[in-house]
Order: sequence, then structure tokens, then C-alpha cells
Amino acid sequence: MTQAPRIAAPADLVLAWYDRHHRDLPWRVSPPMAARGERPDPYRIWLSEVMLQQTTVQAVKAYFALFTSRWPTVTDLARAETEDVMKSWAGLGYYARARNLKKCAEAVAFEHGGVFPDSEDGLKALPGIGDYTAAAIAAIAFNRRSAVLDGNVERVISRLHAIETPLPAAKPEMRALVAAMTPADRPGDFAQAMMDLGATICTPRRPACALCPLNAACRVLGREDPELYPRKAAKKAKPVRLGAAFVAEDETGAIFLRKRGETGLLGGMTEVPGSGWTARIDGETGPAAAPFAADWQACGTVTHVFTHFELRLSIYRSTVPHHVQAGDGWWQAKETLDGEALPTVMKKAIRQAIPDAFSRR
DNA sequence: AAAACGTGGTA
DNA sequence: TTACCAAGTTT
Repeated sequence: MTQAPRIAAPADLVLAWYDRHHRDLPWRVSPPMAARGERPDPYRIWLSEVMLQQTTVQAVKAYFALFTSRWPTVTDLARAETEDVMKSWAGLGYYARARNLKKCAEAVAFEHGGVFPDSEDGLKALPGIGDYTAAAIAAIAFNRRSAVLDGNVERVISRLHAIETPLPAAKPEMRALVAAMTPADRPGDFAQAMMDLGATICTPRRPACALCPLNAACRVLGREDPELYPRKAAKKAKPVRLGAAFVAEDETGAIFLRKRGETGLLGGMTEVPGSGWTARIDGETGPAAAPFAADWQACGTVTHVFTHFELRLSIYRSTVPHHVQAGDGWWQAKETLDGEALPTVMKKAIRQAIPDAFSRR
């Protein structure tokens, strides 16, 4: 008997590629592990997804290990001190994620009996979980047939279909195309496969199209430069802001720190005292902006690039008596500085004033 | 809906 | 060195 020639569905091609070429990641239950009966832990999937928002796999690995070691379950995290969570998150960036992580853990532990909702809608109602993360957790942890669209998938889909609409306007169209492509069987693996494909084959620059399981179907390959997709609106230039930071050391080697407000830039994190960060007005960036009078010595500048502006901080240092107080700050022993909730820009400022302030890096 | 929100790596 | 990029969410 004869059969009509069958064209493999794109999802099957992607899944077959994933079975051979998936990345092994600390939070992932890969196909061989699944074959041994292992199931994903929604807590670990959620934690990894939040950490991975706008953040590289490489950067996340150490933080994921630290968090899961220190707080093995969502209830452990819910019972943690927020300050300890911020300290552990320090350096990873986008600190609203850490504040929402703690709130989300509390909601799951205390309002959902310690069990994550297993639907996209239920997940999306939680703090810090948006469209992408809700779909990803639903698919990966609960095997729901949800359409997972992240930056990787946007790249794959935009090239596969030669989508001319620029992002973010193209998102609904892309989501519909992903939804149509997502299989009822193994939707979680399909989502992870599409992201791995975007991360390792369909890369932003120099994609390895020859190795792509979708190359035969790709509308861009062979016609145009894939690097031109997805189309994106041009980015705006970053303004420069100026400021001053004051690193005070007492005779025991302790450093004066204080806590930033809970919201906004670096919200809830620790800082050294400083001036405001002014938009280009060369205003009070000298010792007059100091938190208390002292023999402030200029010791250079630190440049730090944030998402939407570049900061040039003038650094001042001084040695002062221990009893000096200013507002709600405190003196922190230098040996314990590593454990503080200091964002990178503040570590840079302290290191500029006191090169051996931190144990390494 | 556009802007705010971190950091480190790569070319 | 400048520019872009990385598993986005919130307001």
C-alpha cells in the first residue's frame, strides 16, 4: 500500500532537535531526566524564570544555586527576611524582581497553601509574573498548552515568517503564530526548545541557519539577512547624569551606609550617602552635598550605565570618628561588606575610594 | 503607551 | 569604544 508523503510538522522538527541538542540547565528537567520519571518543581521553574527576565543564563546560575540552597521551597522563601532576599539578589539587577519575588512567595505560601496556581491566569495574578512568565511556568511546570513568547522566540518566529512589523507592535501577531505552532503533546519541551533554538542557533548575530531544524520552512533564509529580524524601533540615546558619592571610613575600618527607599531605582537596596543624580546640571556634585562635615578628599569618578541613563559619580572619601551619625545610616564593618545589599554601582563607588574594601573582583 | 528599571558580555 | 543584547514587568 502507498501512503501520501508526510511533511513533518514544525513542532515535531523542533522537538526532535531539542531531544538531541537541548541545553542542560540547573532548573531544567531535560528529556532524559523526564524519561526517568522526574517532574519539574514549579518553585524552581518560577524562580529561574524570574531570574532570567532580561538576564543571561550565565549570570543566573550562581544566584539560582544560592537561592535554592538557602530557600529550598517557596514556603522557606516566604518566611525569609526581605532584607536577606535583597542581599542575596544584590548584583543581579532589576531589584523590583526581588521585591516581587518575596511578595509572590508569600502569596503562594500563605494564600495558596504553598502550591503554585497551575493556570496561566492564576499565575499572572501573582506579583512579578507577566505574560511571558505565566505562559512559561504553565507550559514547563504544568504541561499546559500555552503560547510562550520571549525574546528568543520572537527572533525565531520573526525570521521564520519574515514579519515586517516592528516590535513591540508585532507581539500579538507573533503570539498567535506561536499558539498555532504549539503542540498538545510536550508543550513545555516545545517552549524550552524554541528558546534554546533562539539562544544557540537562531542567534541575534551570525545565526547557524545550516543547523536549524526549521531552515527549510524559514521565510527569511536565502532571501535576506536574518540579522535584520526581528524589526525593532530605533533606540534613544542615553542621557548623562552627574552625582557625588561619599565613602566615610571610621578608625576601625567600618563604612557608613544607608538604605534607599523601597521604590524606584535600586529600591530597597543599600547605598553610600550621595547627592541626587542630576540631569546634566553641573549642580551640587562636590563636598557641599556630603551627609556630614568631614575632610572629604576627591578620589576620582566612577561611570555606571543604567538602562536609561549613564551616571558619572564623583567619589569622595574621608576618615571620621565612629560617633558621627547622619540620618538613618549605620556603620558596617568592612569584613562584612560582601554580604550587604549593595548594587554594583555602589560597590564600584566604594572600591574607588577603598580599593581593598571587598574580598574579590 | 511609553518610560522606568541593572548588569555584564560581546563585537 | 560605542552599541547592542539577555527567558520582561510594572506603572
